[in-house]
Amino acid sequence: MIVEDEELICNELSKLLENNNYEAVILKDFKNALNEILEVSPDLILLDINIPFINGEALLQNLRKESNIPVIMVTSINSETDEALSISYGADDYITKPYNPNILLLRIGAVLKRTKTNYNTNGNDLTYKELKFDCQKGIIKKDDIEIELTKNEMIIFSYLLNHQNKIVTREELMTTLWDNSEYVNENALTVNISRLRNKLKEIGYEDAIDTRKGLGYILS
Amino acid sequence: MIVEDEELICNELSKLLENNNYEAVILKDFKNALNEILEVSPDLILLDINIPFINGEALLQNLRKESNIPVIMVTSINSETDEALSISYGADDYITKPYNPNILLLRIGAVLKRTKTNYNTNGNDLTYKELKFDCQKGIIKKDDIEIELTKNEMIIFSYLLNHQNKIVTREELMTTLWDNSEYVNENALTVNISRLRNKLKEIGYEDAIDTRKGLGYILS
DNA sequence: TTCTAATGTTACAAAACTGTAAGGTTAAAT
DNA sequence: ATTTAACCTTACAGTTTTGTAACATTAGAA
Repeated sequence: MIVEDEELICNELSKLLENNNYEAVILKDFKNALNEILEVSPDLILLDINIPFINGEALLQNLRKESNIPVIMVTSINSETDEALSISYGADDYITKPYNPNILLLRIGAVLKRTKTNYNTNGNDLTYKELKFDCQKGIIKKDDIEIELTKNEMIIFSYLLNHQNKIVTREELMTTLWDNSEYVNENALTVNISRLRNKLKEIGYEDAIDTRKGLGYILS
Repeated sequence: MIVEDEELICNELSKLLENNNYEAVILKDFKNALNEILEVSPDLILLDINIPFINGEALLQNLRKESNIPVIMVTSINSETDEALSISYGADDYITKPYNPNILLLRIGAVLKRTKTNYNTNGNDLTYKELKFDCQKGIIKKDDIEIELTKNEMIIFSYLLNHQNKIVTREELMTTLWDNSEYVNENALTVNISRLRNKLKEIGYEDAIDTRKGLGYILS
């Protein structure tokens, strides 16, 4: 979605975008911008700071209260103040006019790429060496093999993947799995680790989770 | 982690960072950069493109094969080529020397903020109105109430949350849940939706998932 | 080398999860 | 108003998940 008042730029932009397989929508009613944005729910917004009737930064700030739609701020002047404000208010990137079309496309691609994990359908993959872990569905993929993890296994493996090359204590894992439930047997974790290791073994990663006796586990 | 050869800048940077409650590490051995980075496993890297012995862009490219550690590229010249390359190779942001310290700090903050969901311990929360959903553990939180979801319910709810205000077809959900397994009863989805709705009802969100007959469901 | 706390393995039963079927309800088109 | 396909609810049983306990193994200190 393009939020911009200069018609010439709007047209240029939407042509550029559509030539590159994006679907472009131009916001017309600036007075009702927030509602329109939320209604359309675009995948990304190109937001000019200087639009009539409304302050671009304030709009961004209000939008952020309700949505994480990625926003690239566009501004005419290369003022550092604007840049600082936009980033702290939640813009995902920032570009100054006049822009190089290729750079703009790259930045759009980059923003979409890095936000899609939170925002989009797929792309919830964590990686470890040659394998991918869809932490939404709990499926480990290697080549054409898929292994399903149980909920406990998912939690442990996600945690380890998010702390690769760092020692993770047993206590950390227990807290992550069961919060403060006192009644849980210490050994329950050991058993769950064991079960996860068995599944990793099926795809040749039997040594992925290393025990550091007295310290914890490490994925390295 | 600071990857930069000019000692003066290194010192300035690490002072700036430490004054702002970051822990700064300076990379010394450029020849072994990739290994050192992976070993230290910093939360963010400030990477100068022009460092001795190794090409900054190539380093980034190699790093990206093994890790998603956030990288802010630093460059002396304001060349668009560099910018374009860095973004497409996977830099999370880009800044040119000489930089304004405040801007740098803001950019660091912004990058950490937007990457932490994928990368960090916590922050796996999706939100919907007054409730939070820890999509790693599958727990819905509202006020002090917590509701545990089963794996199927997690998958459905995550999907809906990631497509708020958009109609999600039954087919989309079925594919997300069971891929192409032909044997699954159409009704299985309906039952799972029903079960999820019952749990949402417990915290007063009985109308959260709306049916659009013939089209699908919508979380709005 | 010996000892011991830390960690691992296995089997089992209770609990939770999940697809199915059978029958009920609803909304939209005619 | 009637019809009907789309969707919902409930109960049930097969399956999976999970904590426990009992015993086995191991790494590192002494």
